[in-house]
Amino acid sequence: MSERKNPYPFDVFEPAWQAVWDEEKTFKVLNPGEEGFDATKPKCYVLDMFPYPSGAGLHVGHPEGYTATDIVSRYKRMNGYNVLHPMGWDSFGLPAEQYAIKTGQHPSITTYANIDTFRRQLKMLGFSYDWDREIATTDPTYVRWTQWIFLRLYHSYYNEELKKARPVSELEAKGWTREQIDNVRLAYVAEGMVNWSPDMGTVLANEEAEEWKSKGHIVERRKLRQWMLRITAYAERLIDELEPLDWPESIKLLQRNWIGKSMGAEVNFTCQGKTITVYTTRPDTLFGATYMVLSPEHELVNEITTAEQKEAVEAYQTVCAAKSDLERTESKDKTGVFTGAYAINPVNGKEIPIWIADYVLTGYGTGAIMAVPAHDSRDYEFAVKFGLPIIQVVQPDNAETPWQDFCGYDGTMVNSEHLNGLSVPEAKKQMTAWLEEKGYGCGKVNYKLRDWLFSRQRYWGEPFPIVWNTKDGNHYAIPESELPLLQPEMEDFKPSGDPRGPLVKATQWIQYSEDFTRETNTMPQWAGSCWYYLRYLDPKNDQAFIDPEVEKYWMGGNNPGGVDLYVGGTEHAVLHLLYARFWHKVLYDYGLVSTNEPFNKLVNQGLILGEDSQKMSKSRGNVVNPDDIVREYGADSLRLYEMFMGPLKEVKPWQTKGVEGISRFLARVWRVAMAENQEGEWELSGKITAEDNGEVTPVRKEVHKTIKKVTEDIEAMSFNTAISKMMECTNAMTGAATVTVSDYVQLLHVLNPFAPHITEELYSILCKQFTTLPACQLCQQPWPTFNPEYLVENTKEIVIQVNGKLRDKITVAADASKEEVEAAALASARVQEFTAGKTIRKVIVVPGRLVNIVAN
RNA sequence: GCCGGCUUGGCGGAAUUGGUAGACGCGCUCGACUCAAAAUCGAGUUCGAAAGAGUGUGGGUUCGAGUCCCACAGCCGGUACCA
Repeated sequence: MSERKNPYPFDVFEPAWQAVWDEEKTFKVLNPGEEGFDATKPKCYVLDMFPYPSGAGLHVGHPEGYTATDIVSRYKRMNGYNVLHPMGWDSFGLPAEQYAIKTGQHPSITTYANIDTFRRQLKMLGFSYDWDREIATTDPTYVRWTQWIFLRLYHSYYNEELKKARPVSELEAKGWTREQIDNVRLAYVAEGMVNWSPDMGTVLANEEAEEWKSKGHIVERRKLRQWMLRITAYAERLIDELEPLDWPESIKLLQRNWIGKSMGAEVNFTCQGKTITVYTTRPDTLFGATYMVLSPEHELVNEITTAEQKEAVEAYQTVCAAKSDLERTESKDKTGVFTGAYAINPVNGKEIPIWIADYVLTGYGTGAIMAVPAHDSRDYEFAVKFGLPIIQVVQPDNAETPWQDFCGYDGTMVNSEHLNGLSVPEAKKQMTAWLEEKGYGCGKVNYKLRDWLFSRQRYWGEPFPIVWNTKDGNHYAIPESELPLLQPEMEDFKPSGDPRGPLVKATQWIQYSEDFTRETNTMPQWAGSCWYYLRYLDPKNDQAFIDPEVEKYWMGGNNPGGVDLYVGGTEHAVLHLLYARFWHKVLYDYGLVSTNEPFNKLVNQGLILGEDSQKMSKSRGNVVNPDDIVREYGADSLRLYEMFMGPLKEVKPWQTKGVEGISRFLARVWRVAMAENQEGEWELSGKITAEDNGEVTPVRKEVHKTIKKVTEDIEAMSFNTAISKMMECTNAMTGAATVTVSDYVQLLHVLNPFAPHITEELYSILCKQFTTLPACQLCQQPWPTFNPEYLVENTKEIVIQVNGKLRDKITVAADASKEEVEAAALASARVQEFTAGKTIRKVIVVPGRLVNIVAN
């Protein structure tokens, strides 16, 4: 390393201020009911997506969002808000468990060691968290309430009329059977086809399956009993209640697409006296249905298949069953087999052949479709391949568009008896009504969203607070008094290949009582992150998951309610942000939280790329370590640089040279007040003066412009432009012979949320010499206001264009009339040069800005 | 394929939302200080010798377009037969 002397002594004062904030609990915020709580202040809840404490430590992506929220938090505090700004750890997870398996160490040891590293690193950056509210999802005191919420789900069903969760005890009272109730619980057990890896001993999400297979693991399709959460019950609310939120439109769209609402109809076809119901979004095209397709797993396939086709159908079913969802969609080449059976189309009594094909999915709609090859691309492709008939029923309105494979809505019905001549949307409406009237079907809304597979075969997760009765085979909740239910201490938590997961090996733990054994699955990592933002409100409460009064203050009451600002990456756009909304709504239905949505405002920070504009990764060797940057340039420089790189939301590449530039800027701020003496020690330079005759100097004007700009930019979260304004202000001070202490302190003040250490240090040094300054920290003083009078200019520069091209600039009095400005513009020598020999057709005067002279 | 987003100097990015394109920073050039270098300070820096041209490309609206409209291209992200 070079022997470069630090441009200012951040290595000394940064840790010193962090120690002060720690010891004095400068950023601790009180709850209602606590002594000293100021109820007159408005609240502001500023939340970060809490990190998974990986072994690699913090990367530069973390401080990006965290600095943004820290600036907002500090700014809001200075503006008189009670600011809740907490931090915690999403500490369950597979990497810790795999590391544990490899090293033989218990996952809690590595997890808590990693947390210590993360905490150290975050404190090193001077974030103003209230560390007394720190939580970890793996803490028994946290697990207890995660399991408690799970039991809420378990004991609930979704009441379709009230459109909210209600306790299943209501149904018991109505005489529902145990089986009926189990079929409607929000947390339920179901047999389903899942991706199972025998050598890893766990189920895998569809997204994970291919990845692990390519690493040499075995992944097979297997029917397993799994815990599911009935998120589909909330599909409608998850779409509707998304609308008013202050979220990026792109994220809302992502969620909307994921939930995938579509409006259509179910239509009953008959086949050998049996009813086969299909789902379609295009009931208008029923007259164009020329065949039917069932998914290979459809329950009626075996019943209707004819003897001649039996062999072919079964062979096809076998092939499909072996494929994962991913493999099934890998090739869009259509495959399928004729069942030999025919269905009767209710609209015209015509017989159409029934096929099975894997392009029809079991899990969506009814698992059966009517195929309208003329107006559906997939059906069209299939019909062409297997030589099935194609009947036109829609004529596109645009005459140039061929009707074959026309799937649009801008068309007119043909060959459709009573629908002929109608527009597509109108025909859709009329056909749905007709089906309902005749009892052939009904209008139906469908969602792509599937229920949430909630169990994992892992050790390092929350165990389900559930036991199984060995006699009746039913599941039962354990009493709340037994929470938290922790994993047993185990020497060997390696996967065994048993689909019940590693906990089966804890034979004593499993045996709950003579007739009851414990559920051995654990919850996914998402469970803890579904409600952590609520636990921060009241993290030490051992009576309730939150005190209702506390919840009301932080989440409800004040407009608009919920978390006021939530910042994190786009990678959680659908999973975490959907799951958390779902849990929140269940809690809301029970009156346990005050708002139906948890996060009122969401902002996604953009990814930071490596210096090579590629995604940072170990294999590329372009990873930047925050520890190195802090050592070399200081925490303030890292914070400021990450905010200066570009707009928070954009993807942007890292440039270490840019950090140097920021470091130079902070050094210039330092040297406005400080100079080195002969011994090489820093001391006040004498440039800062107490003398202040009230004159509005250029520096003072600049300071007030800066206050205005920084205030507006923080509100708009446009931190990069705020910083460039503060640079201009600093440059003005550097160029001035003297700077009054009040002007300088105001600059320090607006810079404080961005670079808290250097500003507090300079302020505390100034306080010793200028004893009239308030003796408390800058971060505890009110945000400065600008004086509008200082911003008024008495002259203005006016741009003069001839035919839209810049030709001259003139300076006029700020209050000059339109006529005066026009006259001055026409008098310009440059204008006369460019209009010579031409006729002036028009003169446009934009007050205070420009004059455009049109001449030819 | 479908759905989003982005495209401005050598680089990261500004531009009061239709009104001086290139703020601020990096880099580079020159100068001051120094025996010298680093650091620091100061000047310059879109291209072009100039006329002029210029915000991915081509068209349009307008007195005036980076900004609005139409068409296209490239890159990034999401999604994947959802009937």
